[in-house]
Amino acid sequence: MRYAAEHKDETRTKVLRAAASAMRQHGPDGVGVAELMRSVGLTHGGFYAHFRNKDDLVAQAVTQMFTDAGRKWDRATAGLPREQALGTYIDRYLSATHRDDASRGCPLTSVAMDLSRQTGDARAAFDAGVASLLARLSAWLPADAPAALASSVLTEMVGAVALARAVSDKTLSDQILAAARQSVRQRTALPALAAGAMP
Amino acid sequence: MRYAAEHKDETRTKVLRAAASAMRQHGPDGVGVAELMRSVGLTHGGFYAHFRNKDDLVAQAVTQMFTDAGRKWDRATAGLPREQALGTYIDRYLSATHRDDASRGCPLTSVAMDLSRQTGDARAAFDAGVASLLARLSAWLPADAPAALASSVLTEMVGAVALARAVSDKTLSDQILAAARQSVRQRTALPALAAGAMP
DNA sequence: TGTACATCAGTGAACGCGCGTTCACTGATGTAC
DNA sequence: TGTACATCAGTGAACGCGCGTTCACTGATGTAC
Repeated sequence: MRYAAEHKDETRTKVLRAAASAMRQHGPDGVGVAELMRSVGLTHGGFYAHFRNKDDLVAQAVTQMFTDAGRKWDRATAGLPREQALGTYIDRYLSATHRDDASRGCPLTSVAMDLSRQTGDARAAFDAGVASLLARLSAWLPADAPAALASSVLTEMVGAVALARAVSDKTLSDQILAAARQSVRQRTALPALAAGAMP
Repeated sequence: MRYAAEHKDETRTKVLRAAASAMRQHGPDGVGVAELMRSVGLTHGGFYAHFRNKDDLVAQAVTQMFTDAGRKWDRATAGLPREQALGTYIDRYLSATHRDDASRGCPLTSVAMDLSRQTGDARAAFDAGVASLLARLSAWLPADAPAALASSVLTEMVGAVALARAVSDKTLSDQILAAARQSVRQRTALPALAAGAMP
């Protein structure tokens, strides 16, 4: 069954997308080659026509996550003035929706701890992702903000979503997100949200 | 080979300590029963005289992590006035030492993302740990601090250490810690550290 | 004091299972003549 | 235009391996008589 020239690339992208999604939910170790291939309608043997081995997949999936996430944020903030783009970014990042669906969310909150146990290409891909996220955020901050603010704010958002996901008590989890939302908005000179408003 | 009455408890504690340490480094899934038992000089079969199964071990190890970590912080801040205790806590939490040795560090930064994929007793144990950490931190904050500050500050510290560990570029990693240290000290009304001082 | 027995933490072989990886094979299509 | 052949994405059986778990067994010690 020979396929058209673009067919291989299409399959490869489908596998990569599925992997990027599943790994954010279950971690790199929680995603098996066989089930991954099954999820895109193929069998496990075909995997090695696209990737050297599983480590290769993980590294490329990390890059894919950041690409997907970046595009998603671009779409959400396209055309908005600086302050509104920043507000949208913060509110969505610290939303219950983001907490409750890791598979489509920011890679930092879902695979950072897994990555610190990984080696090689996957970590390099992660570094690049962090740098691009910091750049994106910096561009949205007030012009007179200190250079360290982007890092500090990103750090608080990442920690908040990670903790909110790990905690099983819903009330405590919501409080963690709300506290971070309030703090980050204030620290980036955005107007406070109405009390109890949950984006 | 029958043993003295306390012997079983001693063995159990040794296994639990080893598990709590290894799990912070490698995650619950990265710790095997056989190697864990070998690390305390026993064989894998004996494991089931102490724990119902691996899930049981994970749940109890999570509790053990928080107990160990709590005791360690108590020792480091015993007898210090409020402001100094808080400063010590912050500076040590956001230190290169803490970043570089997950096995003895705060459970939040090392297993939060693993726990969000776990179920049952382990998560309940985690909730209890988060609550106790928040209480500890709250008691050290200025009396007029808003209730949400403890959560916001803990969140930033957790995110900073998690990111600093995941990033492989040493310079970026150090910057993340330094930015968080500066921000958290300022937000808790502590004097700024001398530039470049790395505790 | 001496002997027979019960206890039970720890041993180590064995199990079923899912993992990542290999490899001989398939068969629809593009290319050469 | 028609036929023979090369290509190669994808198939599916098989592999070695480490995992969590089970279980018949061991043997030093405490207890009963």
